[in-house]
Amino acid sequence: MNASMSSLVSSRFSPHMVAPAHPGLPTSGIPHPAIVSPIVKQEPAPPSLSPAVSAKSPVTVKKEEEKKPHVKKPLNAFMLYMKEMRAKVVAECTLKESAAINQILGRKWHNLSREEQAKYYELARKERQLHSQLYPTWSARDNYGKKKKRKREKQLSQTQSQQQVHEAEGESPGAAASSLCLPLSQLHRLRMTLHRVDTVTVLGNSRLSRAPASCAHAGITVILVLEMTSEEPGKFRDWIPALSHFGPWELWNALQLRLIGGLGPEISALASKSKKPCVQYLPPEKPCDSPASSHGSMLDSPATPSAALASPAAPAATHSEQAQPLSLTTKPEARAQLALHSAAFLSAKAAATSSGQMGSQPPLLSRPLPLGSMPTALLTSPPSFPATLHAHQALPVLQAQPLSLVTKSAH
DNA sequence: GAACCTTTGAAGGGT
DNA sequence: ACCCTTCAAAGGTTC
Repeated sequence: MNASMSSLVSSRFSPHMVAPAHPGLPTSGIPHPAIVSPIVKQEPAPPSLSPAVSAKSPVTVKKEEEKKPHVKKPLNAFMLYMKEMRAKVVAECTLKESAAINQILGRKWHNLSREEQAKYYELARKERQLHSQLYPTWSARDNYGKKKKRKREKQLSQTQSQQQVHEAEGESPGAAASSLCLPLSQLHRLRMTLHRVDTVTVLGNSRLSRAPASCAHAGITVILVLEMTSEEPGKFRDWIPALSHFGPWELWNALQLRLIGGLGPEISALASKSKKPCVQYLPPEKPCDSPASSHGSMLDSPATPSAALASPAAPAATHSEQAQPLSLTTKPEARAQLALHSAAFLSAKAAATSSGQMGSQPPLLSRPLPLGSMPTALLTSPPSFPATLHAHQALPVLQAQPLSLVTKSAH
């Protein structure tokens, strides 16, 4: 264990921590850092515990429970790794938002060799060991409900709609949706425009609005999932011209239109179904990552076009709910809408081109793609697609993730 | 000022 | 055994 890793453990024993929760525990004078949480308010311990503890009402007991020092979970290997590497990544990437940093750290973690990871697993094992010695009666369950409160209503409703989709699986209400990739720097303006158009539902926009402008400088892109019901076919076209307000080639360079499914509720659930949200802080190519390790990480650059089109997080996915290959409906009406989509887009692009707003040519995959020139990979099932899918079955859009095709925006 | 976002891993409960 | 949920850290952002 090197010096920095040793300090990882010792740094967790900060002097401001309160005394150990258990008087009988080793009193080295260095309380375990897991005792106090900045989130859970800590009341100073009462001057003296009442001898009539057993006579307390349930309410009082509950209050005293809340006053107990909050013993945190011991850090796992990845948390220890993050703790050590965060500052380094922040310095390298000039990013500060932890959500973005953590994505980078997640990739770096996967790029670590087994030996490198083993160091942190061992460190985490010692952490757990020490933790269990200090708090033998502690259970991870003790902290349940102490950190987070209820999920926000919006997320709850999304979960509910997800459940409804599960229940209604197999039905085809009929709607179309598309996804966009665009520089984060355009997000706020895009949102404003979409709100004006008032024909598009932006799914997961709370995440979108979090996107820091600094991400744009690193070529980081974001995917918007847009939903529109088939009851408004005329309005479906409106939001594409609306995007022409943006003008600069940077937007067109990054803009991608994607039909991700033809089933309305399924699309609605798409954004809420997966833990992987619509926003990708990282482009497929790591902007500020260390060189890929030599052990053949799955994070290596994709070799095939279809692989190159995969969501950036997909190769590294370790959870089944993480990014999945794009699903495209074969429903004729949806194709027609995509055609409308593309035509309007190309029209707007042509206008921008003629007005001299376009800059240098973008990479091939960053160009807007009309339907006729869609890469085959986008119109066919990727290799990892369920092989047992039949025509009568519901399209597997619930497992689909919008693609992030844009690699770098010119900044 | 709480909650969210984002990552992986550990733990606990439910089936 | 498997799946799901929660929580550990971090700090900018949102509500």
